[in-house]
Amino acid sequence: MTARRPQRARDPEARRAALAAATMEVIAEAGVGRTTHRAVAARAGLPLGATTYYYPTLDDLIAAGLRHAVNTLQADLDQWAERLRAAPDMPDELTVLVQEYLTDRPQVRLEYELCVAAARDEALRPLAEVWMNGLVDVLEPYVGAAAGRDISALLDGIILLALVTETDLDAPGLTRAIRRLSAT
Amino acid sequence: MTARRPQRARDPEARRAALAAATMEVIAEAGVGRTTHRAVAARAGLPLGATTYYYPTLDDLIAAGLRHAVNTLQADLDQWAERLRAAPDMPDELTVLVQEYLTDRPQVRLEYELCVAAARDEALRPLAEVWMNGLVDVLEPYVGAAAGRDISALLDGIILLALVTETDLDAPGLTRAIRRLSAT
DNA sequence: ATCGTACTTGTACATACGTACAAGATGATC
DNA sequence: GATCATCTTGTACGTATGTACAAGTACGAT
Repeated sequence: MTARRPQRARDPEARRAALAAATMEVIAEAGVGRTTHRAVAARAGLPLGATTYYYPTLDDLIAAGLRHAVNTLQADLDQWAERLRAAPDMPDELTVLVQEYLTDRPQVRLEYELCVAAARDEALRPLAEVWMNGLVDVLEPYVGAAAGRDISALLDGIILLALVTETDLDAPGLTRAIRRLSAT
Repeated sequence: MTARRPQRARDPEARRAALAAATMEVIAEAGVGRTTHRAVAARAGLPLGATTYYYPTLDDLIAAGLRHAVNTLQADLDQWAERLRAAPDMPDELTVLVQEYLTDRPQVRLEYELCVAAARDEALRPLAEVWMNGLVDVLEPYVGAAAGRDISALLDGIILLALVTETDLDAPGLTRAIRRLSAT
């Protein structure tokens, strides 16, 4: 074969990461089912062959993308924890955090894309569980494990509703609901 | 062309419906993104050409499948309304209904598949809204519109959690959470 | 009985896909 | 500077896909 184009500087780890990040973006835009090697390669600005070199199969590539997404979400959650710690009132602050989270629609879609993928593919389940339990862990110090799970579920449902209907969030209503579920 | 196989009896409306139902099943199993004409045709026991005759494009076919799914869900919701009407205690009965709903995992996946698809494709949004508002309408007579929306969101979140973690539902906990959100 | 429209079916075709792989380039080690 | 494992890249190949369409068939209108 004739490799005409000059080769770029070598940086395997950066490539692995770039591919995972690009995969995450493609999943967010097109969905897991429409994620392809070629779309990821184009998004990452890398040749097709790079995808199969670092991730032998498409499933590997998608798993890497979802893992990358969970890491991103985990970082977000750490910020949530810190914001809540500093806030005078938990339900108020949590409502604001949800409002801000809803700003980035592709990111939000990714969350549910991950869940649906995990519901279908057992291998992805641990990944989705990390994400689903993350918020519960953040809330647990404030309201205990059971109420934490309830509030976490409420938020997932409210966020899904906002995602689908594209209506604005009813912030006071959400704050009130969080308060009700927080009762000890 | 030579149409060797004897043609079957004509029944256009039945075919349209069979294709929509088959599409719904394929979506539930494989996801919107992996739904193909050929998979649907095979599932329906019809030749490939039938799919494009009744639904010119793949998007049309998928939209028909999701519409069929919403109709099914709507029928379920009507049963929910009736069961709740006959029950002595709403939160108790609602918990039981959720437990029963979780029995059919593919059906549950379909719900979220619809939501994610609607989040991505504006044309599907009205369809998803019918579904998302459906439960709110059922609950509204009992607790009002605002609490109805909260409880509906809670259930969506709880169901998603059960779908992903595949753990059993904490029935008493769910009943308690519903009661808390029902406060007038 | 015939005719014409609506339906049925098999097949064709261009494209996109996952994956394999050969040929070159790089850079650490000696 | 020669060696060699590792990385890079373009291209190839078999398969699956969406869609088009021609040939054939049923059936109501006439």
